[in-house]
Amino acid sequence: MGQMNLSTRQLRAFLALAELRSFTRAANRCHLSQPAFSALVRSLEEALGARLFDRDTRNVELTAEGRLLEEPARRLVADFEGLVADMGDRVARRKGRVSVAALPSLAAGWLPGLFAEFRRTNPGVDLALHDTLSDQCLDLVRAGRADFALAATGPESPEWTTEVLCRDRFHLVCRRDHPLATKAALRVKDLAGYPFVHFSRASSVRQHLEAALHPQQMATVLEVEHLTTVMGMVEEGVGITVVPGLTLFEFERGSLVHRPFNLAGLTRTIYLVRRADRSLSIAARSLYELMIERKPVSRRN
Amino acid sequence: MGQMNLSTRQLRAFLALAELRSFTRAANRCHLSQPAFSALVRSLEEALGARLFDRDTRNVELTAEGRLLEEPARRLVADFEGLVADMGDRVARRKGRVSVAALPSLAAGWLPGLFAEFRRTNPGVDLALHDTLSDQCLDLVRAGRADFALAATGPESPEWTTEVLCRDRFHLVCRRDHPLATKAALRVKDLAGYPFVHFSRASSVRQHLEAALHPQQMATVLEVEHLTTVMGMVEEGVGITVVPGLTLFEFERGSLVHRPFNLAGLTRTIYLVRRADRSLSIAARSLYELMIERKPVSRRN
DNA sequence: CACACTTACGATATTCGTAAGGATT
DNA sequence: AATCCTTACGAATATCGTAAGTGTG
Repeated sequence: MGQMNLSTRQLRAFLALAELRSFTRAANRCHLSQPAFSALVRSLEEALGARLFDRDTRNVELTAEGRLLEEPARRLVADFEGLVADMGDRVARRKGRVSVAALPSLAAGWLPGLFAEFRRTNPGVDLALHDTLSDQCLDLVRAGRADFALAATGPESPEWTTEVLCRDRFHLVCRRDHPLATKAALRVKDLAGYPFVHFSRASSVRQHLEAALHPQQMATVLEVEHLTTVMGMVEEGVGITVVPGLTLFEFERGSLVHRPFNLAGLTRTIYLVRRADRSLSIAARSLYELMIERKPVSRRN
Repeated sequence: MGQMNLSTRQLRAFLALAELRSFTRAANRCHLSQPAFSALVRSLEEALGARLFDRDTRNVELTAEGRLLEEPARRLVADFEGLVADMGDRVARRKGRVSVAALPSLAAGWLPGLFAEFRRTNPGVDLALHDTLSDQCLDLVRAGRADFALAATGPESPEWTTEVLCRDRFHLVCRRDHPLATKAALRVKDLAGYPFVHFSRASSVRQHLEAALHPQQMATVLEVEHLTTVMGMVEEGVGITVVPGLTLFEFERGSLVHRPFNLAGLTRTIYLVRRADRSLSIAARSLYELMIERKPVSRRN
């Protein structure tokens, strides 16, 4: 008794008949032969245990119970259709939400153009971006607050599914009048002698750099958070710095020079990281795939 | 595309799987074999065009789209079940409403006991009673404000379906000390000489009486609306009166006498009248049938 | 290898459309 | 006679359960 099966077709048939008051016309609207339609209405009446229409050969009218059913049925069908339409919108990416957690270096340079392209293609999909360091990016994904992350660490764990997005070479940035700006063969150990403007200790750039320079140490004069701050400091000659290729857009000014390192250790890998136990939402997968398609290219010069 | 068919079984399967996170257990809950259940879930995913569960051999989890569907689906199924349950209540007469339009003479004497019996059997069904004269009874039914009427006229029209409920003989009512109280053969024309307390001109009693007496006229001293008033007047000796047998309960007191007329013309017929173009609601039919079963019996003495 | 979901497949039920039936105007 | 709903019935479709397949711990 409790396991009643009702279909939207039955309710739609009911509503069509209630409106048109004719089996023949209602059957047409439902794209059914008239006898099949008749059977469908009968099946609904039997399922509910109540006659819903008074019909003879000339007239079709709702019974008292039918009239009672009309409004709830209409609402129910509308809800159903709304639900299906909503899902259809998501599948068609006319609707949805993607939340990405990404390193600030990507967030500032590469992501804006990519987000813009995504928005042009999928104007109905909301985008959210958390620009924070790798570990916090992963925390956000783990907590379900971000769909996936762009991070500099590719955690090897059954918890995660990772994919390499690109590799990003480190570049020296200094004033045009700095000795290193013109030095023939640029090597890591050359950095040791000059005042250096660092990113925070947690940043991937700094960790790679210290590892490559070990056991030498750099002459750190400043430790800042923001890319723009670094740029200002270097431009004023406070020190030199090293940044990933993907952030070079910030340093394209006449007074500054940037030069790549060729050492393999001075390369970071950017990973796309997502939870292994969850698939991406349709919208998220769409953005994810666009990222792979539009991989950032680390500058060679 | 717009003609999507979804069934409650699909939604129930979805909800069971979302809750139990196991095809096997959810299939059990739905009383299906596990492969049949699997196919049911797949059919829903195909209908919506979106994968709703991430499943491998070990784990079953909702996808982002599945999580979005969960709450609306739960609500929708609950609404469905509410609707079916409500209809079931009406079919079982645990719920509903009947509105009857009846002549005051029936409303006061016969209906109370009948309504009481109906309420005992169907405590959930609301009852409404309009006690008014025949023509207004029919108006109420025509307007849909009453399900059927108990009237003294059986209109012959395709608009109405009528059924005889009972016949009701008229009785003379007078004081025990009145000459007519003991007169051997009681005839209609005997009424002409005595002061008479009448019902309103629209009442069925009066119409029958005047027709039977024609061309003689009665010595009307008063014209009142309510049965109780008539009783008081007659008891005080203001006049005599004639009432239908079904109202005699009001005149059962030591000081009064009532005597039936044997003339066929001094009989009224009580009809059950309902709209021909509408069936009765389940609750209304139930009361209607109870009325036929418990037909009032017009007193013979 | 045990467990859990999927695929394969034959049997059963349901649903369909065409055609005939019945009632009403 | 025309119209409209119902019934009848064979055909197409869907759904079921059993059994075999597949992947994972």
